[in-house]
Amino acid sequence: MTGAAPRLVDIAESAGVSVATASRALSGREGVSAAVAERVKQIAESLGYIANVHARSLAGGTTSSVGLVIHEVADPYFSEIASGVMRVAGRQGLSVQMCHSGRDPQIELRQLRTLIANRVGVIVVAGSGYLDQEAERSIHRELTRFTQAGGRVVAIGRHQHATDAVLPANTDGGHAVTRHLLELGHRRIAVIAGSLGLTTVADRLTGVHRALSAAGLGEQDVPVVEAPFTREGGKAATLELLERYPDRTAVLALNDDMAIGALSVLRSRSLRVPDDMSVTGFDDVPVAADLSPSLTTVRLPMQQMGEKALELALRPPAKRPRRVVMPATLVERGSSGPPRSS
Amino acid sequence: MTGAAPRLVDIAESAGVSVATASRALSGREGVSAAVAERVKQIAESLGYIANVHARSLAGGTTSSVGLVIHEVADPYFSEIASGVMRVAGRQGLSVQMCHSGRDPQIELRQLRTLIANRVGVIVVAGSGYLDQEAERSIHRELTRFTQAGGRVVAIGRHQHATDAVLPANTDGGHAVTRHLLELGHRRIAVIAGSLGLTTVADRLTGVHRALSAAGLGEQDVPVVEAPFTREGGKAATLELLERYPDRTAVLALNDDMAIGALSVLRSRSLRVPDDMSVTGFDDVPVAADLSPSLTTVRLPMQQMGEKALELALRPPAKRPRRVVMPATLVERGSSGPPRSS
DNA sequence: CTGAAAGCGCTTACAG
DNA sequence: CTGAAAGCGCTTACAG
Repeated sequence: MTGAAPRLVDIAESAGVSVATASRALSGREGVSAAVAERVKQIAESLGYIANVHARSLAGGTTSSVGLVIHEVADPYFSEIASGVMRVAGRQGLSVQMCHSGRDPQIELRQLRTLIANRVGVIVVAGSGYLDQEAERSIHRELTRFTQAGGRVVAIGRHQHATDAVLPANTDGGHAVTRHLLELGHRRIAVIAGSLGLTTVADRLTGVHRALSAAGLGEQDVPVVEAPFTREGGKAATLELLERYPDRTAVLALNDDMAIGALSVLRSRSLRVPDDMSVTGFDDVPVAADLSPSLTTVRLPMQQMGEKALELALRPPAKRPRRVVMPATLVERGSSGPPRSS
Repeated sequence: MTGAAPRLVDIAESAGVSVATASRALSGREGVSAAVAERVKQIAESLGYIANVHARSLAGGTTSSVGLVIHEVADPYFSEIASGVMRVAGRQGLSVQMCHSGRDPQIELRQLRTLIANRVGVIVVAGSGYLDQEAERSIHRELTRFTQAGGRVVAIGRHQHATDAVLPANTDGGHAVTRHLLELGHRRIAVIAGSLGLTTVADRLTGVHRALSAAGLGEQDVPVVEAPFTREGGKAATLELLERYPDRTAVLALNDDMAIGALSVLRSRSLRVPDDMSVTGFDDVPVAADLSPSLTTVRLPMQQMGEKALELALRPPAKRPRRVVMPATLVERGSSGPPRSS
């Protein structure tokens, strides 16, 4: 074996045609007799020819790959979104290049530059923007340049960069789940939240506060404990909450991961859910329904959000950024109930 | 704005040097005066220059991307692996191109060809091989060609293609969890399994049978209900099991997803776990510890498996395929206990 | 329908 | 240390 992958010129030679003809035949373009096209394809097949995408992209100015920036693929919120993106990409024959931002604007910027270097045609950025103005500016600049060079950008979640976006109804969701707890009779609620610097957190919290104030409660009535937006963060926040605000009857977690952490801590303290404490989540990750008690939460159609984002990106840009709002639906399950009558 | 991304020649021109010098300066190669290098870098920075990876790869014959084939990213087993791969890739400045095989050898083949077309330097294939010989052959052929052309392939899980591999101790794990149930006193066990055509399933089952026979039980004593290797599959299999084998005292699921499905069905039937029925899983996905009851399972270090796989791929190939076995550890939690004394 | 040639944006010997 | 030139493997006008 030679060890070298066959090139187009090898196929052309073997078929006794020019590379131009071979190229046309293989890409199914017009202007090649059926017989020749057939022969070329046959030969390519038998030689195991696979066109070099780099050469193709350089020569043709085309690209068949999309970049996907997520915070962390092991986080089910993002893996669901990624799955949706991959499904559409698979259908369209596109490759997806995935990278982690780790919720760090510096890293996000670096990853974006890598994607641009790789000449992806589309970039889907999932996960909230940062409230850090400075960091956002550099990201914005890079994305603008990319767009001006013909790239397409779609954000999932609110993003500083004005672009087409798929927006989960975070505020609505925060409102709905808060009202749910209020209607059950809870007044002594505590919120456990991821970093307040994330727009996702800020938006959900806005919904919470809106529902609170509609019920005559103020922000000061509902403490917000901040911690990492993860299961571990949920545990830490719940521990702190139990210590500092022992009178609470409901824990409103701003994502399911934190809620799962809360359930775990409550179980270890032998506090019954929902009898002693109600717990609610946000996102409705797949496992939420299978927890015990099953988790009352706000459903976001994550896979669809991923699909929709790439579909938007594949359409030609509109004059003004398109915004697709994805509904947030309250899902009442076993983890929430009336407060203990203390 | 022109709309076109600046090229190396633009930088060179702007800096008053040749493209050769500019290229050397930007890639930090030797043979450029510090002053010139500095100036070139400055200009590149200010113009927002990002080298075209396609051109670079074509010219230099290098590649900075790795391909990752997994069954489905929304499956936590694979998202954990993917996370490990991405972590190492991030450290090394490599891009990762991810694709789904959907546990379909035809699709896997197509995805491999796409990765090869994209001239990735490394391919990590996660997920078991298929027992389907025919399908494996084409995949094997493609990977061999890739390797001969200088590519590196590492499999996670047993794979027909003889290559460096990270091998979870599936058989050991199957053995350990079965012995655990036997030691608790269970004799009337049922297995719920993903497709028997997957090597992962076959290997885990081998461990189960080995432990069974060591305890004087035969394969015919332990029915195996086959269903999709998912939560839904776990539900379906458990429903069938309850109907066909009502005397069972333990459900041994061959992955956590199926176990979660089983727990869900048992709960809806008001069967208590582990009092009425023990349930065990396999993998130890993050949520397993947070279920209620928490899931007894076999831990596989999935993130590490992903990391290890890419690390292996980044080392030069050895004469003979390297095999790294990753230990499977029994994790005893709340979902298993002695059988009801009926 | 087919081919010769230019060119995509880089890198890397080869000279100087 | 620096530059002119060839070449990576394709595609796409441009001729014929």
